[in-house]
Amino acid sequence: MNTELETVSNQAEEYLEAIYRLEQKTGYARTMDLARSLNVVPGSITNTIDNLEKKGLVIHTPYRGVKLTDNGQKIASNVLRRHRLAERLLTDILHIDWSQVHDPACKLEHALSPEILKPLEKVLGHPKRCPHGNLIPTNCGGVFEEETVALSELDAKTGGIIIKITKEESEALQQLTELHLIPGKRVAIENKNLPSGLAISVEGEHLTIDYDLAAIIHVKKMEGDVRN
Amino acid sequence: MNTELETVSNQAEEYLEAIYRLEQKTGYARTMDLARSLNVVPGSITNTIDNLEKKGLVIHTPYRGVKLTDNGQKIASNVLRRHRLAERLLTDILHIDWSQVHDPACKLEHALSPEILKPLEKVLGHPKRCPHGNLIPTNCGGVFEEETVALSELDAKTGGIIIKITKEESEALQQLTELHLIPGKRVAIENKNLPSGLAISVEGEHLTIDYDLAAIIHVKKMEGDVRN
DNA sequence: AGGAAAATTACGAGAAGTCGTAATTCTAAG
DNA sequence: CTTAGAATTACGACTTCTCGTAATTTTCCT
Repeated sequence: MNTELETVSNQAEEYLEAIYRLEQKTGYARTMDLARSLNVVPGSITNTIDNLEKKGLVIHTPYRGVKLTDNGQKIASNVLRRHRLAERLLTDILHIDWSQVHDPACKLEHALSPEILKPLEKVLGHPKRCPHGNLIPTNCGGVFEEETVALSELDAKTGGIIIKITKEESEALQQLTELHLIPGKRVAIENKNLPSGLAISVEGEHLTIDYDLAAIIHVKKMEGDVRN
Repeated sequence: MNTELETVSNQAEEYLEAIYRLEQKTGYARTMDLARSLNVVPGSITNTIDNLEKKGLVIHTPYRGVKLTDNGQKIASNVLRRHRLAERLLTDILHIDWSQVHDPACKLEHALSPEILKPLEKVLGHPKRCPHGNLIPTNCGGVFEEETVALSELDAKTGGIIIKITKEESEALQQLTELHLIPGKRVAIENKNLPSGLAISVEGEHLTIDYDLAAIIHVKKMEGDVRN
C-alpha cells in the first residue's frame, strides 16, 4: 500500500491544494477563484494550469473550470493532509492560537516529508480534524465527511453542533473565538429575517451575526428541542 | 532590537548557510567546496554567488573564495539558528533519532517564520545546542563558542568531554551512537599511532576508531587524570 | 436577441535557479 | 621553470513561476 506520489514543485502543490478546496466547495475550480485564493493574476493561473494539465494532474475545460484527475487528487489530498497536521502541530504543541495557524501552515506543509509526518501524527494522537474542525485526509487520500450544513442554510428554530469552520483567515477566526462560536458548541437559529443578520443562540447565549459569518460555520443538524 | 532581516529565496538561504559553515571551519568558502556541500555543479555556484554579491551579501575574490558581508552573516546565522532549532523539534518533540534529523531540518528551516520560531524555542526550553552539540546562534546573530578541539588533535594520554559532532550525515552519526560517542561523554586518547586509527576510551570502554571519525568529534579538554 | 460586463486566453517578458561545455587561470610536482 | 591537472570562469540553454496587456469568448441582464 505504498502509494508512490509524484513529486511536484511547492507552487504546484499550492495550486492543487487550492483546486481541491474549491472543488470540495463548489464542484469545480474556476480561474478567477484560483487567482483570488492564490493571490496571482488570472493570466498566471492559465499558464500554470496548462502545465499541470500536461502532467496529467488536472483537466481544464475553458470557461467551465478546472478539475483534478485521480493523480492530481491524490497529491492534493496529501498536501491538505500535511497542511492540517501542520496546523495541529502549531496549536497543540506550540500553543499558537487557531486563528494564527493557517498562514504558517501553508509554508510548513511543503516541508513535511513522510519521515517526519508519521512521528508527528503519532505525537498528535492521530487527530481526525484540523483545529478549525475540517477533516484531515487519511494517508490513502480518503476523506469521510459526515453530513454538515452551513449555519446560514439552517431553518429558523432548528440547530446543531458546530463541526467545522470553512474559512481559515485570522480575522474571521478571532471574531468567532470572541463569540464562542467554535467547533463542538451547540448553536440554534432563532430568527433568520433580521436586517442585521441572523439571531442565534450559542450554549445559552443570544447574539446576532451577519450572513457571511454564518456561511462559514458548518454544523451537524440535531433533531428535537434545540432551545437551550 | 528588531533586527530587520532581508528576505532572500530559500536557495539563497541554503547558499548563505553553506558559506557560513565553511567559513567557520576553514575561514573562507571556495566554489568547489560549495559545489560539494550543495550538490550543484561549480558553474551554478558562480552564477548564484554573483547574484548574492550584487545583493551585497557576499564578497567573491576569484580563486580565493567567498566571504559573507555583515548583512550576509546576519542572514546566514539566522538560517543556521532555524536549522538547529528545527533539529531539536525533530529529536525532542517528534522523537526522531539524531542521526536522521539533518536532512528534514534542511527543508524545515525555510518554513520557520519568526512567529512560530518564538513559541518553538519556548517549548523546547531555549536550548543552547542542536542535538549534535553545535551551538544555536542567538537571535542577535551571535555564537559564543567555548573552546573545543577535535579528538584527532588531542595528545595521547589526554582527554575531555565530547561537546559536539561537526558532521551531521546519518551514517557517521549512527556509527557514533553505536560506539556511545555522543555529546556529554568523557573520552580519552590512549594511543595515537596505531595503523588502524586511534585507541580511545569512552566512559571506561576501550575502542579503536579511525582518524576521519575522530576529526568530527570535538571535545573540551580536561586537565588532570583522564584514566577511567 | 443584443450588447455590456465579466471571464478567459494568447501573447511577450523577466527573474531565479539549474545545467553542461569549453576556455581560461592557477597551483604544485617534477 | 615548465607543464599537467585542478579550479575557476564565461556562455548559452532550459525550466518554472511570475507579470501585464490586449484580444477574445461567454454570460447575463434588459
